[in-house]
Amino acid sequence: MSSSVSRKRVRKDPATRRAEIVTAAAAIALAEGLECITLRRIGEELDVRPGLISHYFPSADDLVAEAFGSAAAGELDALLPRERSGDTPLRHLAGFLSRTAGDDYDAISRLWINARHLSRYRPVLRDRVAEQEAAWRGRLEDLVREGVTAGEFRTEDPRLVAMKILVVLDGLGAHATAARPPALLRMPATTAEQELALPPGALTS
Amino acid sequence: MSSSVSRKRVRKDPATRRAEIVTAAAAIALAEGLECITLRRIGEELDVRPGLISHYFPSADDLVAEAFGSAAAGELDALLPRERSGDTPLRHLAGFLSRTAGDDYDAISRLWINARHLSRYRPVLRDRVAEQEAAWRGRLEDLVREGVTAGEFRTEDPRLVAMKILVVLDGLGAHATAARPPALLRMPATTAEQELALPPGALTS
DNA sequence: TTGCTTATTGGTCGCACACTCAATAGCATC
DNA sequence: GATGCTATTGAGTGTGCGACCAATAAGCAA
Repeated sequence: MSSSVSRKRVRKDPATRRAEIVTAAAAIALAEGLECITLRRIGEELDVRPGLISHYFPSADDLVAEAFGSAAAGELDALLPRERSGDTPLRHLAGFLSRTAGDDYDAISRLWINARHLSRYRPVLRDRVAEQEAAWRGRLEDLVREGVTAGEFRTEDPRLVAMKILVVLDGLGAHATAARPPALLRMPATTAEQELALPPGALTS
Repeated sequence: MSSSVSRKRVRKDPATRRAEIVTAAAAIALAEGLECITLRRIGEELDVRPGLISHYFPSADDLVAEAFGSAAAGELDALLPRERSGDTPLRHLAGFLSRTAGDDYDAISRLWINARHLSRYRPVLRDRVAEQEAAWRGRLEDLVREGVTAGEFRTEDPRLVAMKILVVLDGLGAHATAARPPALLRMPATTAEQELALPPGALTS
C-alpha cells in the first residue's frame, strides 16, 4: 500500500510528468470542479510535493486552462468521434444526441458551466473556452454539412443549426439539477429534426 | 466626499441595516459575481467594519444566498412584471422576450450561471436557486396559461412551454461571450411562437 | 563506480478569507 | 443631562491559497 507520507521520490521524464499532471487535473475538473484544481490537491493526487506542480505550471491559471481543454477535447471525442466507423451522418448524429441525453453527460455539462463562469475572471481559461466552443461547433457543423451533401439533412445554414443544437444542449445542462420531464429532454433531438427537415422521431430511434 | 478611513460610526436600525447589506451584496453579485461577496468587500461598500456583516449574517453562505435571491427576484419583476398594466398576454410575452434580448440581460444571465455553478458547493444557495427557478417558471407558466384561456395561445402543456423557453434563454445566456448571429438571438421568440401556435414574427413586432 | 544533470523536495513568505468576542460609543429614553 | 441598551468596532485566530528558492537525491552517462 502506498503510504500517506511520501517516502521515496520518483523521478520522471518531464513530458510524462506534465501529462500526468494535466490528466489528474482534468479528472478533478470533471468530478469536482475547476476550483478544486489547486497545487496542493494535484500534488496529493500524484503523491508529489505542491512545489513540483508549480515547477511545471509556473502560473496555476495555465494548468486550469489546460485541464479544461484536455477534458473538453476528450469528451468531445467520446461524444462525437471524428472518424465515423461506417455510420451515416444521421446515425452518427442520433448517437451523439443519445449520448448527450445520458446521465454521464451531466459531468461535462457542469464543467462547461463551471468554465464559462470562471473564464470571467481568468483570461487564459477564457481563450480555452472559446477554442473548445469552436471545436465543438465545428465538429457538429461538419457532420451537418456532410449530412446535407449526402442528402439526409436539409438546411441552408449548417453552422446555425449546429449552434442551435448546442444552445439547447447547454440550456438543458444548466437545468441539470432540476427535474426535467422527458419532453424537455427530447428538446435537442426535436430541435435537430426541425432544423434539418427530418420527420419526428428520426433521431431518437 | 466620504473619507476612505471610517471616522464616525453610524448606528442604524437592524432591519434597515440588514436590507442595506443585502442590497449591496445583490448589486455586487450582478456586477462582479457571487464570489465577490466577501465580508470585507461588503463592509467596504457600506463603509463599515467586516465584523458587522458577520453580526447580521453569522454564516457568509446565507448572505450569498440572500443576495442571489434578492437579485433574481428583482430581475424577474423587471423583466416580467406580475401586474400587466393593460397588456394582453401576447404583448406581455413579447415585451419579456424583447427585454431578454437586450444586452442588459447578460448580467442576470451571467448571475444565473454563476449561481448554478456555485450551488454545487453551497447547499443554502442551492435551495435559493431552486426557489427562483420555480418562481421564474411559474411566472412564465401563468402568463402562457392566461394567454391560452384568452384564446391568444394554443398549447396543451403551458408548464412545458415555459420550461422550453427558459431552457433556450439559458442556453443562449451561456453563449453570451461568443458571437451570436441574429438568427440565434431570435431563438427564444421563434421557440415560443412554435410552441404556442403563433404565426412567425408574432412575438418580435 | 563515479560524476553530473536536473527533477524533486521542504520550507517560507504574503495574502485573502470567514469567524469570534470583549470593548466601545451612538442614540433613544427618561 | 444622565442612563441603559445594543449596534458597531478593533483586534485577533486559524485556514488555504499561489508563489518562490536553495538544498537534495534520482538515475543516466562516462
